[in-house]
This record gives sequence, C-alpha cells and structure tokens, in this order.
Amino acid sequence: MRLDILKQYQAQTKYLVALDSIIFGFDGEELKLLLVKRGIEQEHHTWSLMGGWMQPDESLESASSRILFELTNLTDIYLEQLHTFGSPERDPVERTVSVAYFALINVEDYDHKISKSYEAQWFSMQELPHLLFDHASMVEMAIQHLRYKASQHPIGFELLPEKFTIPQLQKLYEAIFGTDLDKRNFSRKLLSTNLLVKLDEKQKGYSKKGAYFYKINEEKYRKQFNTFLNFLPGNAS
Amino acid sequence: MRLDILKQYQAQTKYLVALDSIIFGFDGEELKLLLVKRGIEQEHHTWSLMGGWMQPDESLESASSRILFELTNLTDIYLEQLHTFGSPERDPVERTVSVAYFALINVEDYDHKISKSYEAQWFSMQELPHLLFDHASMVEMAIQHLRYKASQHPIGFELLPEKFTIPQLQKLYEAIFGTDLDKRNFSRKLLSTNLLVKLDEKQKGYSKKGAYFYKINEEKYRKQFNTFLNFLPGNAS
DNA sequence: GCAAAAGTGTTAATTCTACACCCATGA
DNA sequence: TCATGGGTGTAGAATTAACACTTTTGC
Repeated sequence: MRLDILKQYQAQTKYLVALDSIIFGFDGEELKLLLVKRGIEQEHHTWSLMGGWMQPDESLESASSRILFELTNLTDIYLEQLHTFGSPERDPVERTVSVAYFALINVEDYDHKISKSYEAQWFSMQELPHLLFDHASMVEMAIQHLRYKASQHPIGFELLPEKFTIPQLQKLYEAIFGTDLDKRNFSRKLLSTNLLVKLDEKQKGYSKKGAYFYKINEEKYRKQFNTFLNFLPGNAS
Repeated sequence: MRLDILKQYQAQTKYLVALDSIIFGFDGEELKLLLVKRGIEQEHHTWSLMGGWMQPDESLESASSRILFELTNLTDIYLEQLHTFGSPERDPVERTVSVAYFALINVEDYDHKISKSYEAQWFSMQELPHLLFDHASMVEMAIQHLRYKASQHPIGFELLPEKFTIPQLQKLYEAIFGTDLDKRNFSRKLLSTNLLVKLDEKQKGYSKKGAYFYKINEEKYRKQFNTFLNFLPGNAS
C-alpha cells in the first residue's frame, strides 16, 4: 500500500452508518407497517422504523437481515434496498447515513411474543403516527416503490401466507394501490401468468361458499421474476 | 440530550462514505461511459468511476453533484441515486460505504479541456476496461436501471443536445436497449406523446435529405415525467 | 440518375375494459 | 330460503405489431 493513498483515506471524516427497515405486512384487509418504539426516544413516545447500526464485519444486506431477525425472528424475508438517506440534519444526535431497506413479511409469521424487547406494533397505512427523524419520507418512498414493484413483478405473494385465495390476493392489490379492481379482469390476468397452482382445499369460515386456495409455482416465480411486466390489472391508477 | 443516548451513538464504529458516479453519454452512435484514472491507483493504470468523499456539511446528493462538477464543470446534470454498496471487502484500503449515483450528460457539453486534473475518457459500453473495486457491478446495475428508466420515462432526452432529430433519438434508444426499432412505430409513438416540438431547421451533413430538428416541450416534460408510462416502442426486448 | 437516409399509413392481431349473472353454502 | 361472497364469459374499444413505398438531395 502506498503511503500517500493511506494518508488520503485517513484524512477523511468518518460517519455512522445505520439501517432502517420499512416493513410492510398485510392482514387480509389492510396494508400495515411495523413500527417500534426505540430506546432512543422512549420518553417522547416516538414511533420509528426498526433500525440499527452497521457492524464492521457485515455487509449492508446482512446487517439489514440481522436487524430484521432481531425484531421478528424471521429469516428469508423479502428485503430490498430502497434508498440511502444522508442529509446532514437528518439525525440531530449525530450525523448518520441511513440505508433504508424495504421488507415484505407475512403477518401470520410474525410472532410478537418472541421479541418482547421491542415495543412493536402494526399500523394501518392510513393511520401512521408521527415518526422519528426522516422516517416519514422513507415510508413515503417505500410505498411508491411497493406500488411500482407490485405492478411490474409478482411481489405481492411475499405478503401472503403460503396458501392464499384469489380474493385475498385481490384485496392485497387493492390495498397496495388504494383502488378497486374488477374481479373478473383481475383473476383472468392473474391466472394467465400460470404462476398459480390451484389446490383442492377451500378456505373455510370467511365466506359461505369458500374460495379455493392457490399456491405459487415457485420455479416459475423465480424464473419469471425479473421479466414479469405489467402485472397490474388494467383498472388501477 | 440524554447521556445514555449519546453514549450509544459514541459506541458505534464509523465508516468512510464515498460517492461514485456512473456517467452515461451518447455520441450519436453508441452509449458511452465516462471513466477516470484516479490518483489512488495510477500506477496500476486502473480505470474507475468518478468518485469522491462525502464532506461533513454535504448531503449525498450535493456531494455527488459537486464531484460531477469537479470533473465536467457541468451543473444541472440529471443525477439519480442508484444503490449503496457496502460489502466489507469492497475497498481493500479501508472499509468504505459507497453511494452510487447514475448521471446522464450530453457529450457535447462535456469539455475535456476543462478538467485536466483528471485523466478521463469515454468508453464504449461494449469495450469497458477492467474497473477498480466493485465498479463493474455498479455499471451493470446502472445499465439495467437506465433501460428500465428509459422505457418508462422520457429520460433519453437528457443524453441529447438541445436540438435533436428523431433518427438520433431512435439510435439512442437502440443503443440503450441493444435492439433495433421500427422507425414508423417509433416516431408514431414518440410524437403521440406531444413532448416534441418540431423546428424549422434541418440537420445538415449527416444525410442528404436532412432530418428535421426537434426540441422538447420543457413544460410538458416536467409535468409528465412521473406519469409517463410505456414509452418504449413495442419491438424492443 | 442514383444512393442513402427521411418520412409517412394501413391492416390484422392482441389486449384491455366494461359489464351481469349463476353458484355454493351456512345461518 | 336467503344473504354473502365466489366464480365465470363476451363484445366493443384501444393499442400494438408488422410491413413497403415515396421523398429529398448531395454526389
């Protein structure tokens, strides 16, 4: 290593690097966001995104997974880097660059008993509390991204249980886009992708007739993921 | 400020934060990337993306603009955050988190005489040299993003001079997507957006007949930018 | 007058949208 | 038996894709 290069590096200011997760869930009716009360601001009762610090041996991605695991005890969560926020004023305590990740989880899998150490709660997207720092803009960017992503890729499945019905899926898309969809057009378009496998089993309890369960064709799903365009049925904004 | 909060912040490791720019240009035939030889690695003759360090008083965005200005002397460049790269091994000198921005500039505006301090050169996307660190993956991600973005938004104009012809624009799109387009369908779709204003002037020299120049309707362009969908004519991948 | 690029229209195929009725079941 | 949500088909409209000839002008 040349000495002048090392010196050039050493002359630079270093910064704290944080990760924040925008965690979406779906309860069958509404789109939800998982928020925590962090120790940091406990006395102010300020809700915030789940977050944490990057450790020296971690990549951004693995730090983000770790932090998510700490809260939910879940692994294999759909996680995608959203944007990095670094304005000098964003954290009044000390300058921090925060890399925001957006996560989709199945609410049923989330066991709130496990992580008692965090005071965590699902909030309807319609009734979000005041958020810490610039977390509200992170959420805003995340919902935009979710809309785009869900319209182009079959990402919605990540928010549902393994077995789901078409009406459930439609409700999810309606929640994401904040609009009503025509069920005939929706199911036609959906089934035409051949990503769904119809099961023999029917959903019980919710409706009298019961809707058939479907699961997703994993193989096709992985294969098509990046070439899957215009998924969103027509009559959404 | 509560003391325990401050302590929690102070216990954290800090990191270097860098910015790297993937700068695209278009010379009328090919899509190009602007690379520099950084002082860092000069003896190895390694090309790299233009980059620099974030300063304590800057946002990521403004640091990125500043660095781009240092190289090109241009302001008002199309600049968009792409992704943040932070694997522990990415910079062997010292752990650095790098926020990558992707930039579109008009090659004619770029005056290589101005920034003699950098050894900079345009490279065809087909013939990129070996790049520093993880810069090759940044470029790969950027080209993917450019393709998506150009298909959904009228972003291509950023790469062209103020006055351009339709055949020029078509060549640009063909370069971005690496495919041929049908000129009849292309110009129909393009003109149907009403984003172009036909000028009286014709391009001289390139073809015998000469093609009409167009400029973009700035007002509509700004307004439509985020709602402009499916711009790409049909017969591109 | 001819070579080279510019410019322009039509048709068939596909996809999208709007819309309404019957079905199965539990209460 | 009736109320509730599940499931399905069709026709008109709009968009897309494929395709070829005429125009202009510098050489």
